[in-house]
Amino acid sequence: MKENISIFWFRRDLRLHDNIGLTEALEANKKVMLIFIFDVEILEDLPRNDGRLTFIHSTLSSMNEELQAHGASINCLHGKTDEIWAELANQYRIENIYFNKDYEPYAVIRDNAVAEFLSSKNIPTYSFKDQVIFEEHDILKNDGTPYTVFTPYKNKWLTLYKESDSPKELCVLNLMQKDFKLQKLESLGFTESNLKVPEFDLAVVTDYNETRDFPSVKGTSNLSTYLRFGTVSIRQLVSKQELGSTFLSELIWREFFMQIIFNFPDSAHSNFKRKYDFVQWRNNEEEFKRWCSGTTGYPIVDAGMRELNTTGLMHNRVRMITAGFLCKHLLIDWRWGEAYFAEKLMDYDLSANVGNWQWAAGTGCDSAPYFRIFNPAEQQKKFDKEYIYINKWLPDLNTFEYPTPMVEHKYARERALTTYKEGLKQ
DNA sequence: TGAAATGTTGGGGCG
DNA sequence: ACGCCCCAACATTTC
Repeated sequence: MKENISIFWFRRDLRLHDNIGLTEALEANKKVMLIFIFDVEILEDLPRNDGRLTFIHSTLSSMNEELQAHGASINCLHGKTDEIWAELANQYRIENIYFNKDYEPYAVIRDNAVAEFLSSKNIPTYSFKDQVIFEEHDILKNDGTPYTVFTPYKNKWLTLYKESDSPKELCVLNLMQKDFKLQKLESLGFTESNLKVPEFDLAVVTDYNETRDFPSVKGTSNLSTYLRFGTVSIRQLVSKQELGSTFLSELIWREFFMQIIFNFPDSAHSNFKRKYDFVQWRNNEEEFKRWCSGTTGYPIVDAGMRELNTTGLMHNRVRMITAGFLCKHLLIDWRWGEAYFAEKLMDYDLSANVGNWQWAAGTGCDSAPYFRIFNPAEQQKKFDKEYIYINKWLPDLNTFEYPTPMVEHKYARERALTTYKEGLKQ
């Protein structure tokens, strides 16, 4: 005799508070099983000691501790998503399935396939907007098409925004009573990472505009990883009164890029502006390695890359500098840099990473124009005058081991301008 | 969320 | 006192 249940599927919304889909599931169903899927198709591409998987794992573990008070737990499954769902549909009589929407191309395809399969079994799926204030087609131009320029998008966002209601209480009585054991990382083929995600800090957001560009100052919030995995609710965050307009703008950028990736999924791997398709990237492998390892001979670039390699994070100002250096000074395809950040960043989010890399390369929607080329020395003077950040990450700076600049700035600048111009002619 | 090149202005040195 | 030059400071244009 099969058990009658409904299911809530956790993905990038790893929290029990203010979780729209979870709340709905528990309100409408007598017995809700919570599941999470370790998707082998995603896992196989990750390093064996991946920091993000460790973060997910420990988050699931603390959620389970919280659920224990209600006699419940999350059923963590491991396999191919479609096979897992086929198995669940076999094992239980499933009444309804709930999850929160994910706007990345891979996720959209996966979720559509899951919904189609379940619908063939007469099981309804319900999906919810949870990880953004405005999604997909919530904010459109008057002609009904999506915005591709940030400022008008932001203005519309601000006019439409209304504070969310306080989150509803979870109907915990409707949780399925079962103690599913969370498998050890080792049994998933992984080991624990020593990368720790720094605690987030909302105290910085009031004078964010004044401090955010200085990588030696604690001027950024460290919220990105928590937003990425949904351990922080975007609604609760945005409703905080102390957010300055600059900080809020950054949260709107996040939603801007999410609607871009949803409405223009090809931009995950193609230039948003196709006229840049003919730019002849040099794509020199050796030079790429020097950029990755932080041995370009430009201190601010190298400090950034070493921060990334060491911590899995990099200060935002320095992300712009390192990305600009790869695209413009070395003329390496932004996709190479995007892929490297994807591998390393704890807070990696496809929409933001692609959007910002295309911004740096000049190929994106509303991007920096191709001729806007950062001068690493000028950036260092403006944002790390005292060499505090640089000295933190470059202990070899004043030794003979530190390399001389791999390419002269003025020469590289001219070369980039010529190469882009040539590409645009075609 | 740039930087370099070019243009303009005005104060001071100096014949 | 005047015109000329120099150049720093600022503004504008260009990439």
